[in-house]
Amino acid sequence: MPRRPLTNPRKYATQERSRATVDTLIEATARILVREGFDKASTNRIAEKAGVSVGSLYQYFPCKEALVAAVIDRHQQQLMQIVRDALADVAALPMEQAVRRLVTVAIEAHRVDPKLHRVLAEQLPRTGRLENVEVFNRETYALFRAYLEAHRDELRAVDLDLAAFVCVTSIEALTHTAVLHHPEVLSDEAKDTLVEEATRLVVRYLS
Amino acid sequence: MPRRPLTNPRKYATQERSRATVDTLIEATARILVREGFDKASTNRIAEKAGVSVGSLYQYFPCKEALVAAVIDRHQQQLMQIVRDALADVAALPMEQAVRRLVTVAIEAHRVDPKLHRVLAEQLPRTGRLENVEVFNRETYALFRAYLEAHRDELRAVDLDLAAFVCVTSIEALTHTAVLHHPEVLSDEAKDTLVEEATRLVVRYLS
DNA sequence: TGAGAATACGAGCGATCACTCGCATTCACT
DNA sequence: AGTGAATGCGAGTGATCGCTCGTATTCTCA
Repeated sequence: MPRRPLTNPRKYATQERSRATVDTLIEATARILVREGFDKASTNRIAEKAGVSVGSLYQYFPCKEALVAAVIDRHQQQLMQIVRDALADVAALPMEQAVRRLVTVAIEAHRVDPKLHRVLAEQLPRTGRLENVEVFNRETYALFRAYLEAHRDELRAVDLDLAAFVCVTSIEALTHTAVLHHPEVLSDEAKDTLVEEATRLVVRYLS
Repeated sequence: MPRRPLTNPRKYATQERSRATVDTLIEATARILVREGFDKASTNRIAEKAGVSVGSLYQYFPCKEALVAAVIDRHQQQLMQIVRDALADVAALPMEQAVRRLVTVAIEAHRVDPKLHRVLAEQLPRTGRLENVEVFNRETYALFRAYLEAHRDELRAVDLDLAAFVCVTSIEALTHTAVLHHPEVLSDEAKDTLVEEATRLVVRYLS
């Protein structure tokens, strides 16, 4: 069993100068991933693009993977916060309104930085950080399950875990696929139609 | 615009000896992908595992990508044939029975060679063969759309393209995620439950 | 202001990998 | 048996990449 390389910073940046270096490196990594692709994201290239030497890079990141992991974490945290906020906003709404809102938010979330999202989605497996997404998914299941539990009176009898899995997976797949692979479905009124269809899918399933 | 390396064989194998070599190489590639992962699938390793020299490998495959592409194509053709057969079988069935059967087939299809399927699904982006999957998807949309068209009397008024997109994407995501990431959902009676839930999702959406 | 800590530098090491090329072996056909 | 084509071989080439290490610069604080 090969030990996964640590992704914690090798050294914590204390001076402002070095904190700036760290940010610059993460930002450069994200930009290269988006504009040149995963294969071009070599440590030398990242350092060059960041205007930092490779040596300095390795002062703060123990290995290349740690850099990409930092980009992933930053993006994931952004998305997860959107999901948390949305489910909090929606907690008191009746099912149809709640689901419609959640579908809309899911589309918006995929649009935060779609190019980065796409690169990360496509290249995540080779980073060995897939379990992070699993954690993210589990939290989403749990949050949505909690909503369902609070609205049991609007539901048919159903295994809540399974229902949450079915709903979250479907919404995620529909919005993800639409945004990343079928942008034509998202031209304003077409977007509204998609939202309505996804809402219908989930609401009629649950009731 | 970088020219994509050709993936056609550099030379067509005519003698039986060489056809066997080609098969052995493809098979070895698949086995290494499954058992050792994408990163270990170097041309030297593939040749070694196949008991063939690197030189011979390059007689028949112009580049490494062509080898992986051959594995992908073989797997895709298998799956696509299952989908075609299923939709033909189901053409005359009423909606609920048809959808239930299709969901079941989708699960079976993901189970043909789940480990290979997973590696390919995860590593496909880096092979630059993503459009192949797009072609596969488009055919699936079209086939399902044709079913819907033939059963319009069982449907509400709806944009058939959109409905096909919603149904196919949902079924694919549910079965894919269940098989690859939540195998616990697939223990016989749990599998039946999943099939029923997915069927309900799609049927109630369409009617 | 001086000393030590923190930060930054970048040439270069060692390893890996895709792929080539000159030569050896085996086949098809006469 | 003989010949040319087809097939097979594998050491070697050049390029890339992740990462180190000895050194130079800048910061902190007494």
